Amino acid sequence: MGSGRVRVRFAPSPTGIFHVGGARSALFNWLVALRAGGDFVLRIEDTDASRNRPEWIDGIISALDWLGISPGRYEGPVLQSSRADRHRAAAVRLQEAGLAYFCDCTRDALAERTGNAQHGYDGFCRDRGLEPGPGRALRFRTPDEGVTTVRDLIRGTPEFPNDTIEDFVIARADGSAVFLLANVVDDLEMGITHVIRGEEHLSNTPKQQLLWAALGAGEPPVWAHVPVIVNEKRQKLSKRRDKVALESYRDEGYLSGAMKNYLMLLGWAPSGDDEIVPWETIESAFDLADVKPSPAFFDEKKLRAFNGEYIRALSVEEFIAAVQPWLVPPAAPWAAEAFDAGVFAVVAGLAQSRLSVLSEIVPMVDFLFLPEAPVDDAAWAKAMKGPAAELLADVHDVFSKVEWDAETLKATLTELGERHGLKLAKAQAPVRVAVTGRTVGLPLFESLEVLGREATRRRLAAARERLAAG
RNA sequence: GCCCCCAUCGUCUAGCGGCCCAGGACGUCGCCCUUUCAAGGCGGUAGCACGGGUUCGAAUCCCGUUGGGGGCACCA
Repeated sequence: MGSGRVRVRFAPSPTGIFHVGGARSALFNWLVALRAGGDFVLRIEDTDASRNRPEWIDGIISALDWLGISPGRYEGPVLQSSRADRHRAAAVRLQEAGLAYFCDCTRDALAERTGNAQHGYDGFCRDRGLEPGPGRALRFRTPDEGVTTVRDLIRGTPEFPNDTIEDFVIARADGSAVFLLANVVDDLEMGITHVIRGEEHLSNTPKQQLLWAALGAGEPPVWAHVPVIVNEKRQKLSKRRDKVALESYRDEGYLSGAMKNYLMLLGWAPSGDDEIVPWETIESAFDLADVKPSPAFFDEKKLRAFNGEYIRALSVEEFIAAVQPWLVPPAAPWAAEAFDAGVFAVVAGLAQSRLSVLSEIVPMVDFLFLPEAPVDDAAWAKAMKGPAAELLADVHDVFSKVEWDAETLKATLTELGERHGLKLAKAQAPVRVAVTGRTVGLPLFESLEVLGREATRRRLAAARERLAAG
């Protein structure tokens, strides 16, 4: 520090999933480091040994990688647990300096004294001069007067009256430091200059700033509390009731570019009328000072729309490469040997404009690789009405001898339909359902062409039988 | 209960005192195109929470109200 070099950190705790809110914080931090030519440190806050697993950490690293924050381009990961000794030492230092004291109050005892389970600590043990011992936590002695002013790039300068800040716990009875302290010790020793994190931490900030000063540090870091991301009910996205795992979006077939672009738009916007912009544009335009302070709703519909745009912007080759994971079991319902890359390549371009997420490719092309047409009863009921049976009979018959290309097939069905008083739009429906099992999907004649005469006629025959059976 | 934050179309936002009887995007509705569905094209719908100030002039500044949210663990 002192050199003026910007150092930011992203400090997730390993919980098993990578929260989209965390993804946005990571991106903001990344961008700030990039723009300032500074450093980005990944610190895993794993001090709660009771709930974390080593594999969670790999999940964080790969999720970051997916977002373009790749290993090697940042410092870390640093495991906070590996620094436990330093945290303990800091707690001891504060206690010895008289800035912290031991306390043996239980939550119940406190609630009984204050008559309110939500009440902050009342300072009961402040001057009891307790020695360390079992069941005795260490509390930081907060000032009784004055205000603590936080300098926040997004929120201005919120002020917290010191007498409203309780004497909070900084170390457990076993001497281990809690988040508030460990966090500060690490930021301090790692030379972090900018702390960019979720708004839910805003009320922790005055406490941490107080610790920062008590630990003898000079200037506290510059803070930036980014607004929370909320659900349709305007509540903070929760792991329990909302779809918050970045991995689940990735697995559904969202492109990382679309996700990054969308996430950046929550609380920030590029100048101009375009919302879908290249990442390079964001890299050169992003500024924390432009981030809006109000909460933003995570609108999956809009994300889907963005994703569709990103999918369509791919070249066919890129698209084919991108959908690969969904074209083989277990994502695909067909046998691995049944897949024909050549056949898929023919229809890929037709499918590309019809997807919002990559996983939708499966129901779009399954009829090409499954032995029989998948049956959808609703689709069947909708299409197999009126002169469907007679039409299908004619089609089955005539398709045995026509030239097998999309153009001829279209002309043929048009004519056959007219014979039954049906416009092509109506005539294609029974054929589509018989062959693909659905009422919607890829352009029909191109589909029939690649499926082939034999398979097509077999399915038409099967449909006729089913129709006859009633 | 206490502390703090927030407030422009349904949603994400542009706007940082006059260019705004408010612009874009998603959604939604309609039309066109069309072998289904998409995609694409065109058009419509809808908003400055409320009340006071300040100012020649306020979505933009100030105060209050209301409404929403976050936090108040020997979790992070």
